[in-house]
Amino acid sequence: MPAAPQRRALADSTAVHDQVYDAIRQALITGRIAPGVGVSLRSLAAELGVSPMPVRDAVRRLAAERALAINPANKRLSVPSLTADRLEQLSQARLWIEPELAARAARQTDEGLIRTLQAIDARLDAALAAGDVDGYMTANHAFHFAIYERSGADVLLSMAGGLWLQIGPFMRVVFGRVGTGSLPADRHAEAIAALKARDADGARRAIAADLSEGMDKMRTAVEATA
Amino acid sequence: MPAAPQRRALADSTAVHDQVYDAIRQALITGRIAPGVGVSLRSLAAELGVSPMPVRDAVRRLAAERALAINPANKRLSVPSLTADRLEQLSQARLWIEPELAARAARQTDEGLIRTLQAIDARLDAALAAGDVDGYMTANHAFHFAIYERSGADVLLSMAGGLWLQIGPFMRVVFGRVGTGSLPADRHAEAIAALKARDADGARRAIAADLSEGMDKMRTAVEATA
DNA sequence: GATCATGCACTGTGATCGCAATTGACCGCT
DNA sequence: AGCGGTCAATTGCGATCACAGTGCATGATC
Repeated sequence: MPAAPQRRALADSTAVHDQVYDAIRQALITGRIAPGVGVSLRSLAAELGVSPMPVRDAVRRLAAERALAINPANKRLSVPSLTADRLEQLSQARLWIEPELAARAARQTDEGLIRTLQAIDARLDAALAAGDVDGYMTANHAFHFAIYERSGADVLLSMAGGLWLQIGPFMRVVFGRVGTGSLPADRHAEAIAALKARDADGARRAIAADLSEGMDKMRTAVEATA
Repeated sequence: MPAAPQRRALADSTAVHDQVYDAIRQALITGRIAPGVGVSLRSLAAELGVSPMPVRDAVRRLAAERALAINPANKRLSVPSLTADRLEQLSQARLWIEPELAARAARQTDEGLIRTLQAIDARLDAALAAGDVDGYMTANHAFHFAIYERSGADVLLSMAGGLWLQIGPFMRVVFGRVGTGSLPADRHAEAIAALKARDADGARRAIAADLSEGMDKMRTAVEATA
């Protein structure tokens, strides 16, 4: 039993619980774990080839970030369900924090960031054309946070990270419904242009528009589900 | 050695790690643990009379909420230091989330909430008159969250909880400097009146004003410290 | 007497074990 | 054949132990 059959390739950080955290986080952001389903410490541990202990640590963190829900009675954990109310709160929070981060980033943009963003956007388009949902979501996440990290606002940045973690499952629902075909005419080019011009307000507006469109799609998808 | 080696009475919840979490959380919110000092799992465990294991769980949660900082090199943990930049980010986040929660609460206020708030405010004034800093901070926290919980917005509520956790140490610094005498002419009465009238915008403005005044005091205190 | 090296105490991390509670399925009874 | 009860497996929680890395302090050397 404790002898790990398959040791899944984890990100080469030093701490095991961090690797487990990243693994589950990625699975949630890209929506590989469906909402509502229950998971267990030991099953996750077996799947990742580690002992239950670092999984407990990772799950604790995720639960604190509300990316995983713990049934108060059972103490059993599951992926939070998707409700219109939750989505609405998350939208509101994102629409305030993320444009602010973009505006701050615009004030200290350099040529390296621009090139990075263009490279990510190219990968995004490629994944899009190939119908690669996971690739698209990963690239989209990378694009936004490449910008946000430039803001230097670590408190707000971590809040944004928590919000993406909670919104990941919603995104998967969207693409499960509409497919990768009718994806948002993303405002990424607009955002890159604003950053290049160090136009804080322009970056704010571009990101806000990008978010609004995406959230609207999620809203309709969720309402259709319910 | 920051705190007294007292075996603190823990709330009789069922889970030990939750009791530990609450204990540390209270210590942070009321500022009993000074910023910058290092804490250790085993020391906390000994202080609370439990094994290091549930402390680890509680600390993980608090670290995820950025209420405790983990040195990436040492893996050692400490209370985050107070910087003007951090305070500014926290202010901005609070000024958006908390008035919003108050506005939502106003739409579903009943007589019971009003009475509860008045009772808390009375305790707050009493603590104030007695120069009881801990009592004041506890009552102030209770006042705000009695309102926020009424909003029914659990996502935003938990974000506000995380923000208070991070701002707690700042508040202690303020009162350590200026004493309980020159405390804010709080807008609590104003907030209660707005809630009673189910005036969402009024509640929003009252809470925003209350926050702004408090945060300004913190800002000057922090700048004086630095 | 000052500086450097060595060792020890302490840190977080992870594994293993035992415990109590809940879940789910199987079996016997009516 | 339907239903109720019981047993076993699984769950999370907490404790204890072992381990590697860090930092401080003491002691030895120049």
